Amino acid sequence: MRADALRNIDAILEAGHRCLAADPDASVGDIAKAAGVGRVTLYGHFANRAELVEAVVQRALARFDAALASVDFGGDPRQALVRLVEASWRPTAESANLLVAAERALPPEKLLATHEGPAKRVVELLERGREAGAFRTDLPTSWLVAMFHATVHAAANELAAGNLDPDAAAPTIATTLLAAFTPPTPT
Amino acid sequence: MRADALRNIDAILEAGHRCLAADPDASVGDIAKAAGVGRVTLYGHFANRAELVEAVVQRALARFDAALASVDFGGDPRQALVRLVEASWRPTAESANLLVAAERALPPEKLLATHEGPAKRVVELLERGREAGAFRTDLPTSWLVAMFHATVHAAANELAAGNLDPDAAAPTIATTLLAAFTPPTPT
DNA sequence: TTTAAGTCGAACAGTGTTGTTCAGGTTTTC
DNA sequence: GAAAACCTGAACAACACTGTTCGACTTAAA
Repeated sequence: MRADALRNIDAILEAGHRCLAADPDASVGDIAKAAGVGRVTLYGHFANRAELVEAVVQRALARFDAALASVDFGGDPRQALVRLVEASWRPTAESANLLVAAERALPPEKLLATHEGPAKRVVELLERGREAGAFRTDLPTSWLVAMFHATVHAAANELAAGNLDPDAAAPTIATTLLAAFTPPTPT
Repeated sequence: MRADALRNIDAILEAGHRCLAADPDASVGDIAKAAGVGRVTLYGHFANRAELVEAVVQRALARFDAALASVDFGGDPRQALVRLVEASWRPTAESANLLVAAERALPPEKLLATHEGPAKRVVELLERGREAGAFRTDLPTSWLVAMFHATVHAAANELAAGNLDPDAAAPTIATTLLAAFTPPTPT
């Protein structure tokens, strides 16, 4: 592999992230142009549009997972959840459309596979919190996980719509989730 | 207008709802075929794909709003919220993709306009609950509204993924939202 | 039963996308 | 400096979709 080629692949992935995040239907031509590269060159490195999307998503997910790896999820589960939110909301918001692109271009199996990394951390934290009595157990863990994602994405939407201040995002999400996850007090 | 034409328009709208709910990218040809009608006939009644989508969405929204009109939103705001959830979750789940189709085909202004009807009921209920001390006021109403929609949609996804029992949907959503909306107890 | 309204499929042009091929030019790399 | 790797734009076929036109046919309505 020539150094030239590696540089181009990197530029393509970078441009792919930008373009797909802006428009999940971005064409291969758009991405190539944004990368400052001919369309033919792009096809020389990625056989399909699908392969390209998959590579972009995997790269983004790997980076996200690396960022999460440096977060301390120990101690009080509720405070750990706050830290998880603080580390998650911005990358999620920035790559929301990328996920949409992946949903449309990738077969469900591959889609699930790429997600598993970061999703596992959420599951582990929630299960630990349930066992410690910090989070409710009257609803399935899968539902709490779904609510985590839904809430972060809702914040991303409100942010984009101008209804939510960037500074308020993390506290708002965390406050809401903690309230939703708190075990019900027996009446 | 001939009775024939009216019948066809109805069939087209019905088929449009079905097709778009199954696939937000359903083509005009697909919809015409599902309606048992030629493509030309469809274009005789709707100038654009956009006009067709808009008509389908408006019809769905009108029906939804009519369904909500027969629900009692008085009394305890918390119980009213439960009734709102019970009346909302199924139509929302069934037409989730329709909304996606609308987002892609309609200009933002028209999209917002169609939504206003049902959305207003949610806002009114939440504001009443806030004033009555039943719902939290430390987060903006717009955020609570966003959480309402996000939670219902999350349930729709979990339902489609087989992670949630249909019978459990309404209680799960209501329990989660009530917990999230409860005013924080001062520590 | 006549007439106007409506329908039908086939066919057409236009557009945008994907993925491929070609012939010639530029960079690495050794 | 020579060879291999790489890049390039232009052009091409294939496909799917939109929106329109045509001429012939069927149906509702008075």
